[in-house]
Amino acid sequence: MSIDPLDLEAQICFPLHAASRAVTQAYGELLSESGLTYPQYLVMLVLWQAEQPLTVGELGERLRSDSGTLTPVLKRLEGSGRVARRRSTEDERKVLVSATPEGLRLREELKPVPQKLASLTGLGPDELEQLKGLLGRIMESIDLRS
Amino acid sequence: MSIDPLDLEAQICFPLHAASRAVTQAYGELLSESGLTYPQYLVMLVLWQAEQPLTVGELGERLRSDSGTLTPVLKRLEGSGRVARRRSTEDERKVLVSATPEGLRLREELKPVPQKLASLTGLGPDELEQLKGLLGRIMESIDLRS
DNA sequence: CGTCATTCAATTGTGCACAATAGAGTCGTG
DNA sequence: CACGACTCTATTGTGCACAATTGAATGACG
Repeated sequence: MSIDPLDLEAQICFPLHAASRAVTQAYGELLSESGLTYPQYLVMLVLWQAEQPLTVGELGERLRSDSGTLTPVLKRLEGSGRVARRRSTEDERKVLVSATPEGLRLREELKPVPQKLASLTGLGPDELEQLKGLLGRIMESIDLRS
Repeated sequence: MSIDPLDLEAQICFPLHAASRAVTQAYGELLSESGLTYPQYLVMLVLWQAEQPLTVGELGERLRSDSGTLTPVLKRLEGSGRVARRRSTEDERKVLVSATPEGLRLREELKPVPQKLASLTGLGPDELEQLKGLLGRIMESIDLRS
């Protein structure tokens, strides 16, 4: 009696999908007070680390996301005053995105988020590293295919 | 010199989110010929295993999804002839969902999908089990919080 | 029997993912 | 300079996720 390979749990798809949604939701609760959504938080993480304004393309590269997804997210962040967008003067195709002072202030406010979430997962540091390693290998393997 | 806890990769959020999207996309390519999207495939997986028609609530329980997400997915599956929906006669609040013959035929057509995807991840069986284990523990831990 | 809380699915509204396309701007080549 | 290929962002359209609300149906209780 072998396991049905079409079983919902037998494939990697469902656990990965469900866990991702659950974690997104958990972040959402931690972020709700700041008014950020989870994908908006990811954008801010990148901007907080950047020394200079980034183009939409550079943001997309780091977040593995394209302009069709990023543009509306950036517009909402601009609307809530967390981000500034301006056309590059030297190449007017490019749009430079940077955190506003209000956006930078959020960085302090949200400092405890990573630790809170790590504890919510119920996994230890070693296990989190192991998980990140496995996910990273999947990303690599799928990327190679193209 | 410690790692910045706000680094994009240092938190579990981004690797999990990105890997989930990448795997969803990979399934999408494997499923494109059948005309199913990835969430529609998840619904079919559950229906293929069910001996009887399931209510929307039962589907949502297995897929950890609510009617706001499921109803439009089911309507599209109904529109493409893969699924039948009818009100229960004994409790008219319930909608019973079942696979049509065409929906059952897809099961045969899509049998090679799990194996193909497993190989796309580049992980061995042991590692996939390990990954599912870690993801399962996260789900449990987050569920307990409620 | 009538009332009321509960159970269900559907609907509404907001936001994200992504493919395809459009359209402005840039650059190399002749 | 003129032309064509390329780069880059924005837009459009489809589909999913999820919170909140609606409204019908059920069932328990007095």
